[in-house]
Amino acid sequence: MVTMRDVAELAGVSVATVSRVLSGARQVNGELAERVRDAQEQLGYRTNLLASGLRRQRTDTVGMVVPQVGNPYFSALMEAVGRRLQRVGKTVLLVDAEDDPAAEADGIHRLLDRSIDGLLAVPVDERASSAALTEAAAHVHLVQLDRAAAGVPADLVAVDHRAGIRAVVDHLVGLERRELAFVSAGPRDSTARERAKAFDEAVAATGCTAQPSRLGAYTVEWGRAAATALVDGGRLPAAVVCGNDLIALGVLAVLVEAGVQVPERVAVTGYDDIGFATLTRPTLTTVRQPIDELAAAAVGRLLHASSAEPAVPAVATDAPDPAVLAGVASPVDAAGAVDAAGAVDAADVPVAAQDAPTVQRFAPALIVRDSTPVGGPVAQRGDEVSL
Amino acid sequence: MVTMRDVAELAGVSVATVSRVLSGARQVNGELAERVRDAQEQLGYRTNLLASGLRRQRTDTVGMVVPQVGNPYFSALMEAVGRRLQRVGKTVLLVDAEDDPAAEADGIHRLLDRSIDGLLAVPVDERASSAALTEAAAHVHLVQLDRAAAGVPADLVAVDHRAGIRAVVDHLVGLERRELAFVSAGPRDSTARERAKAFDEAVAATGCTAQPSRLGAYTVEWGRAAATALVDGGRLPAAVVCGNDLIALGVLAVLVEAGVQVPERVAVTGYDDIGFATLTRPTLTTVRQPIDELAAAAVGRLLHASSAEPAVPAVATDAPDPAVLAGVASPVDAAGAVDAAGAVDAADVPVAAQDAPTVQRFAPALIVRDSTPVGGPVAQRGDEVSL
DNA sequence: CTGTTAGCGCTTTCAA
DNA sequence: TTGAAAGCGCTAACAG
Repeated sequence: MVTMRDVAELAGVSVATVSRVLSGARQVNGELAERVRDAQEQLGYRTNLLASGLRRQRTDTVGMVVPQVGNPYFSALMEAVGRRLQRVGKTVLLVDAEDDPAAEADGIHRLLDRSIDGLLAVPVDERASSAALTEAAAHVHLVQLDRAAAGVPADLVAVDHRAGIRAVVDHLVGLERRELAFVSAGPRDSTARERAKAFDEAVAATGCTAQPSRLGAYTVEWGRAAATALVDGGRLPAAVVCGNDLIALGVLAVLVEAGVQVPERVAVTGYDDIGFATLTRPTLTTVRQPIDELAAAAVGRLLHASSAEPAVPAVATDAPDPAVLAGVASPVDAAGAVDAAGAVDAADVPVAAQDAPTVQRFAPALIVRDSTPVGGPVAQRGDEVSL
Repeated sequence: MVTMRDVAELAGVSVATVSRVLSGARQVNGELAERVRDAQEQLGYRTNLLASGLRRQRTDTVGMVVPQVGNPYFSALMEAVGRRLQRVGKTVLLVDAEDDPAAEADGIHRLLDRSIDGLLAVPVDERASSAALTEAAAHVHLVQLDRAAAGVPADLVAVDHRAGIRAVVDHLVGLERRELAFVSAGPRDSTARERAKAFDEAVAATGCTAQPSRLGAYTVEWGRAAATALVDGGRLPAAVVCGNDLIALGVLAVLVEAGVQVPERVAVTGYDDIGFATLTRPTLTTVRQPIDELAAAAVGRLLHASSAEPAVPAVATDAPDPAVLAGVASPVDAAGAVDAAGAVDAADVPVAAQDAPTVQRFAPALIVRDSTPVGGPVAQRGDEVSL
C-alpha cells in the first residue's frame, strides 16, 4: 500500500505538507505543491479514508437504507438520492433491509459502525423500525424518507398521501364508479396506514361505498392473491384502488387473465408511477410521487442540518394542503404529528422548537391512463393532474 | 462517542483485554470477560470499524458495482449477493454506476478508498470499464459478475448466453417462425456482444433469416423505439428476439398498441426473466438466468479466493456446453478467453496456471410463455427448458 | 508557509 | 492470562 509518507519522501517534503496540498486546506508554496502532486501521480497515491475518517471524525459518507432494492419505486429513489449526493462529493452506502426490520436494524448498525456522517432511511415498519432508528438518530444526522417510524426524533420528507388517495377516489367517483375495493399493504409502515386511512376518509367524504379493505403487502403477489379472491368471490367492485403499483400490476394481470374488462367492467388504479405502469395493457392510472423533489429535500435536510428552518420546496408549493408543515410538540409525538400532518391547519402550528422533527410533504400528481375509463369531470385520460 | 477505553475503565481492565473479549481472539478469564461484556452492554459500545479496519488492514466489507440499480435483473442480483454475504458476516457496499463508465470508475475508487476487502463488479462497458477494474484488481480481490471487461485479470461468473440465445432461436424455428428480428443493446458490454454473436450464429445454424440487427440499449425505451421502427417500416418479422426483458417489454407494448397480434402475427422473446415478464399481456417467453447460483458462485470466488480451483457448480452441470471452463493463457488474454469460452472444448484446456482468470458459465433455462405460439417440437407453453 | 508532534480508536506484539 | 506500548495512515495543533 502506498501511503502519504511515500509521497512525502518522493516529493521531499513532510507528510503534513502532502496532507495540506491534497486536502487544499491551507496555502502551500506553488513549487512544493507541484512536486507533491507529481509524486502522487507517479505513485498512484489515494488517501486512505479509514485513516482520514478516523482522524477527522467524519467520512463524507452517508448511509441509505431502503426496504427493498427490488421495488422500482425505491430504486428510483436510490438513484435520485445518489446523484444528488455525488454532486456534493458525498458517497452513498446502500443497504437493503430485505423488508425485514431485523435485517434493517442490522444494516443500520453496520453503517453506523462505519462512521457515516448521516443516514437516509425509509423505515420498513412503523413500529419495529423505531428502536434502531432512534438509536441511529442519537449518533448521526437522520432523515426519514417516504415513510416514518413512530417516535423517531428525525425529520420526514414524504408526499401527501391523503391528497393522492383522495384524488384517485375523486377521479373514480367522477366517473360514476361508486363501489370501490381497496387493496393495499397492511398498516405495517406509515404510508400503508396513511393511504388506508385516506381511502376510508375519501369514501366517507364522497359518499361512495367500499368493500372491506384487503390488506397484505406491497407486492405483485399480494395483488394477484387479492384479485383472485375478488374474482372468485364474484362480487366485483366498479374499481379497485391499489396501495401501490406493484399491487395494481398484480391485480390487473389477474383481472385481465380472468377475462374481466378493464376499465369497462372494473377500473384499476395504482400508486407511485413506476416505469412499468405504462407497459401493461391497459396502462395504469396511478399517482406519481415527485421523486426528484423528495430526494432533493431529503438530501438538503441531511446536509443541512443546521439551517433547519423548513424552507418551502421549490416545487409543489401550490398544493391544496400546505406542502410544508412544521412538526408538533415533542420528539416522542413525532408519529402523531405525521399521522395528523394532513389534518393540521398550518396556520395553527407555531414555529416548532428548533430541534423538533419536521414533516415536509410534497404534492403528488394523478396520472390518468387506460385502466380507468374516459369521461367525468375530474380528469381526462392522458391528463396529469397536479394536486 | 463511547470508546473501548470507556468500556475498559468501567470494567476495570485494560483496553487490550476488552479487545480480546470482544473479538474472541484469545482466551480471557471468565470473570473478567463477563465484566467486560456487562460494561459494553451498559455503555452501548460498538466497535469503530474505521479504527479496527485501519489497524487490521481488513474491513470484512466487500463492494459491489452494478450498471443500473433500476434494472430488475441487477437488483435481483444485488439481493442474492447481499443475502449470501450477510450470512458470512460480510457487509456489502453497493454502488450504482448509472450506466456510465466514468461514474462507475468513480464509484470503484470510492470503494477502494474505503479499504474494501473485495469487489464484485458487473462492468458497464467491455472496454471503458477496463482501466478502473484492472486497477481495482491490483488492490483487492475482484470478481466479475454477469459481464466482463476486456483485459481485466479477474474471474468471471456468468451464464452461457450462447446457449440461451440458441435455445430461443431453436424454439422459434421449431414453431416455424423463420423470419427473425433481433433487438438488443449495442456491443458495449460483453453480454450484448455475446448475445448478438450468438444470434447470428444461431440464424446461420438453423438456416432461418434475420433482418439487420437493431442495437441500442438495454432499456424499455429502446425496445419501444425499435418496435416503432419495425411497425412503421411495415416489414414485420415472424418473431422479435430481444436482448433482454426490458427491451422485450417495450417491444411488446408497442406491438400490442399498434394492434399487431402477439404471438399470432409476431412472436416476442426476452432474456433475464425479470418478475415483470409475467405481468404483460401476453406474458413473455424468456431466458431465465440462475441468479442464486450466479451469486453463490461469485461470492464463493470472492471469499475464497485461494481455494481457486474451479469447482463444478452444484447445479447446471448437465449443460450442453461445459459449465465450467478454465480461462486461458495470460491475464491480458482474458477478454479473448471470455469471448471464446463457449467455443472452447473443455477437454482441450489444460488446468490453467494458478492465477489465470477463470470463466465459470452457468446454464440458463428457456421459459416458454404466451408471447410465443403453442406447438412445435422444442417446447410447449408453460415449459421450463433447462439447457 | 513548513515541519514536528500528538493523537483519532483499535489490535497486536512484547513483557511481565 | 493480562497490561503496557507501539503503530495502522492520516490530520490538526503547535512551533519555528
